[in-house]
Amino acid sequence: MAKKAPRAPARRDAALSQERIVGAAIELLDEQGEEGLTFRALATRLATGSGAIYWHVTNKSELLVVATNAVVARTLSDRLPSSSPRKAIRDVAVCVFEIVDAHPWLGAQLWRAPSPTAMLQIFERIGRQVQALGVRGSAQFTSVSALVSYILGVSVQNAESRRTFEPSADRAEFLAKEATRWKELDPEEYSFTRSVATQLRKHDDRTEFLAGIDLILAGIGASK
Amino acid sequence: MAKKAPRAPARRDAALSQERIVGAAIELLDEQGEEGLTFRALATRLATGSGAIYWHVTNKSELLVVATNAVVARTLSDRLPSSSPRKAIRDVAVCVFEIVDAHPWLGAQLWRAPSPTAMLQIFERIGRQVQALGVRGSAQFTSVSALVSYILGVSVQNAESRRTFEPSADRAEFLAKEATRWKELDPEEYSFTRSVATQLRKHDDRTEFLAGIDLILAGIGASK
DNA sequence: ACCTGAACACCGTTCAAGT
DNA sequence: ACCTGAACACCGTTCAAGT
Repeated sequence: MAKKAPRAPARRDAALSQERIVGAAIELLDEQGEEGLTFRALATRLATGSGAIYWHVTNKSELLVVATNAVVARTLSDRLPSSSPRKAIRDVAVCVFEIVDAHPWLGAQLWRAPSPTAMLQIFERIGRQVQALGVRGSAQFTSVSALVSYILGVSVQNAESRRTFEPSADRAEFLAKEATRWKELDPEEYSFTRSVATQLRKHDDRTEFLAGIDLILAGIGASK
Repeated sequence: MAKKAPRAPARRDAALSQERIVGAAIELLDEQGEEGLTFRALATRLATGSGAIYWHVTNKSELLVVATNAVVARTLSDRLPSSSPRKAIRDVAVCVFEIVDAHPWLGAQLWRAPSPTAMLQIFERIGRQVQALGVRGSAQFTSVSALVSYILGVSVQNAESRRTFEPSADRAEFLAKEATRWKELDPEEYSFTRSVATQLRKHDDRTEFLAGIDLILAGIGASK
């Protein structure tokens, strides 16, 4: 369905390498989504044969894993230490949210990854800050797991809904339409959902996301 | 890869219907995972031609949506009211966790669904209990969103990791191996992750999951 | 060692032809 | 109205053949 932009095939000077392949794969993924990543399309963009790619990459699944790790590592690596643990956690959260928002195909990948380097990086970063908050013992593991699950869950969900509802369709318009749908639900069966339809229309994704983080942080504080 | 169990083709007595098709699709999905659901396999099981299915279902994507809604509705519908809102929330959470655990293919679907009936049902159920907790105003929307995101996030992640790591490979064994991997990480870069490796090995998924719910509930209570 | 591109075994989907 | 199954336009992956 996505129109395959003809885009001048890369000059075939440089030798093929996993790095170049992964780079081209990320471009394709960003431009056309997961279904745009095809060994044929990749070969065309790299001005080579589709079989050549297999010399540098085991298969498509591995290619996706490597691409995922590349994007996450690239973006997460240059985070500066923040003033407070609480602020640092919010920073990492927003950072993940934005990576997934900018590369919606990441969503589906983040869970997989036989050795999920990407997720481990997020886990470690959040973990240090939870330690800094003064959480002790087994509560550390629990708190970090909850935060990471929440962060990934919201990020993926956000990216997925953006992917399904047409390109950059007006967000406000989409929310208005969805809110209307909520208001028209059965009053008996969906009384709560109907009652918050207006909130749905007015809400800001990032604000809600951070409010959720604060809720968990408050819970962590309360159980300490 | 999954061996296609020959399984006697259904007697071709009953006429084809969306209901029968969806039923067979769910069976296929449960037995062989998402990649086992094929129009050819479906046609074989229903003892019909692959084209016939299109008379009752628009395409594969719609089939997955309908199957998802069917499973969620079926399981979520017969939940009894619980003694306290807090307990009711935990019940819904566990219920979702178990549905996704029993039907790992649900994970990928739950986010999508152009009109996500399945998610709305969960949203509504949690919403009522949050109201019952005495949360008021815009905090309702925020609290429910956070809970639902968390519940879905953990459930999907759990199902996905179970899917990736071979069938019913011994869970304890897998955790032990993963914990070892954590302990061997770079001491500088992954100090926190290393320090909780033992917890990873000993943790119970459901207990951790519920502990996370409690964390959010504590946060909701604290911000009230 | 690395690349080429035809070939193979699959898919989802369509559609003329049947009943 | 509903079903059949060959045909079409794709995939990922393999592999003999080239350099």
